[in-house]
Amino acid sequence: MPEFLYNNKLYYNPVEFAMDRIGGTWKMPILWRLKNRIMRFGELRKDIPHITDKMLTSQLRQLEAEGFIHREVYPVVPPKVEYSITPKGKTAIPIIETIRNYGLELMKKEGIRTK
Amino acid sequence: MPEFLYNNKLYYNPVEFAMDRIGGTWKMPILWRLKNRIMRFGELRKDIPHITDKMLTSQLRQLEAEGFIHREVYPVVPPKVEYSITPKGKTAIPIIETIRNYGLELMKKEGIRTK
DNA sequence: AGAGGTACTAACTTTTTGGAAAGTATTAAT
DNA sequence: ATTAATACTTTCCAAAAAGTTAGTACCTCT
Repeated sequence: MPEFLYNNKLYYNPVEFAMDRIGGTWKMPILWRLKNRIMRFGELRKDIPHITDKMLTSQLRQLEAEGFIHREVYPVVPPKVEYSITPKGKTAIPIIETIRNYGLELMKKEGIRTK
Repeated sequence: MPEFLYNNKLYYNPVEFAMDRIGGTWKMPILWRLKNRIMRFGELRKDIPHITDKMLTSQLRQLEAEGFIHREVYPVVPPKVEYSITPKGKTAIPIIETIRNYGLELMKKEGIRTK
């Protein structure tokens, strides 16, 4: 196992590294929504059920810091901030799709229906 | 977003469901090692750096409970228990591979070398 | 009698993640 | 003067995931 350090955190394998970038409860839902359009903070919040302001802000910041999304601030009042996906962010989309389809497959096997 | 309940836990999307089955720090490393051979508890422990007895046991139990692996106990002393992957478990392998390759790609972009 | 091997199990602590609720800044509209 | 709008920030708290340490059962071998 190729274990390594990055930003003072120890990773045991590439899977862990990938999941640290795009895993967690909210990052994939966010990237998924930005995949082919620009969205404002408020739009994302309305579109992602149950997410809180704090979680949305912190996840957007992390995604930005790691180059998956771009944050454009307009100096107006009230504030306007637009989020868009970057080329790097786009590379995550097929991965998310793969995992999503796998999830659907597992759900089907368990007989889960979402109505 | 198709939100749903399963075993008293609320899921917001299929990605979350999938990651609950095969995510976390240890499940993919375990499945990865079982992908084409049967292994004993002690072998897995030796092969997966940093994992503790507790984590190995609990993750194996969860994987078994969800049908990804099979647990075969031999009534001998000292104890002998063999773990193998099931057909359902095998369906996870390509997903793990996809995520793993994506992790490697991201690592490359960041210039991470594991020597 | 004591040590060694295997696969756990239990109790406890720490770390990480996420959530709730309230507050901030600025300006325009009423 | 107060409210509304937008995009946050802050503090405090709870739950979940993971780690540490120690111990168990059983038999064999020395």
